[in-house]
Amino acid sequence: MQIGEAARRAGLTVKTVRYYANIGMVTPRQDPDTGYRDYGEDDVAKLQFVGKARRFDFSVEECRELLGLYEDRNRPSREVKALTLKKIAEIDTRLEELHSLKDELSGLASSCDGDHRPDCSILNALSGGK
Amino acid sequence: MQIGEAARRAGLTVKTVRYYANIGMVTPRQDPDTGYRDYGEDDVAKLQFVGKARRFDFSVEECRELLGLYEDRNRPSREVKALTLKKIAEIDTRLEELHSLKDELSGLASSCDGDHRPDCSILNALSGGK
DNA sequence: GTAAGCCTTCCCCCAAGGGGAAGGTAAAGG
DNA sequence: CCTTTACCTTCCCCTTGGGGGAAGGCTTAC
Repeated sequence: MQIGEAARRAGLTVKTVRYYANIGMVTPRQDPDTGYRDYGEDDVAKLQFVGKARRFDFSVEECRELLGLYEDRNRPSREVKALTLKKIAEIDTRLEELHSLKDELSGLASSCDGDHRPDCSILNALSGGK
Repeated sequence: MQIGEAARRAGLTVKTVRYYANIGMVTPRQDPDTGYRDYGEDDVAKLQFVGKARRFDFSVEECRELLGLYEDRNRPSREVKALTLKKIAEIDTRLEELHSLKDELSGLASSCDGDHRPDCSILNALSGGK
C-alpha cells in the first residue's frame, strides 16, 4: 500500500512515516516503476508499534531498540523490562523536578497581590540574589 | 566587564550569554576598540534574572516578557502573576500526562517476567491493537 | 618568541519532525 | 484528449536553547 494509507492505519502523519523510513527504522519496499514507497502489513504493524512506544515517551532511538527486540523472537524479556524500568525512572525524576518547580512557583504566585500596583513579589524573587 | 566574568557572576555559560545578546534579550555595550562586549552591573542583574526564570521553566520568550515587566517600574503586578499562573497550569498538565504515562508503564513492567525467556508482555502490549 | 587566556564571528549539530516548493504519476470526469 | 484532483517524490528551511569547535585577533606573562 502507499504511504498515505500506511500512515492512516498507523495513526501517524505521512511526514513522520517518511522520516522513519529515512532514518532506517521502518523501511518499506520501493516500487521501481514509480519510486513510491510500498508498505506491507508487517510494516504497518511496526509503525503502530513505534507510534505507541513514542506515545509512551520512548525516544526514537529507544523505539529502534525496542523494535529490534520486538523482531528478535529469542531475546530475553529481561532486556525489554530493563528499558521500561529505566524509562519509568526518568519519568520519576522529571515528576520530582516538576513538583518542586510547581511548589516554588505556587509560593511566588500566592505571595503576589496581582493587582494594578507595580510592586510584585514574583519579580522581587526572580531578581533576588542566588 | 568582559563576557566571561559576566557569565561567571550570572551562573551561565559564555555561549548562553552571547546567545542572549544575539537575540536581543540582554544587550551589553560594545567596546569600539576591541569589539568586545562590555557588561555592566545592570546587565549582570538581568542575566541572573533570566537565568533564574529559565530554571523555573519559563521559555526564553517568556523570560523576555518577564524582563520587560521587570524593567517597567509601572507595570501592574497582575500581568506577572498571570504569566506565573499560566506556567503553573502548564506544569500541571505535564504532571498529569507524566503520571498517567508512569501508571501505564508500571502496569506493563509488573506484568513482564523479565527473565531469560522471550515472551514479554510489554512487547505484546506495544504490538497490540490501537 | 611564544604560549596562555581572553575575545570575536561563523558554521554545523542535537530531537522529531512540520511546512511548503517544485515536479512526477495515476485515475476520474468532461 | 485534456484537465483537475489526489496522490507521491526529493529538497530545503524552521523550530528550542544553546553546545562544539574552527579560524582569527588582542594582551599579558614567561
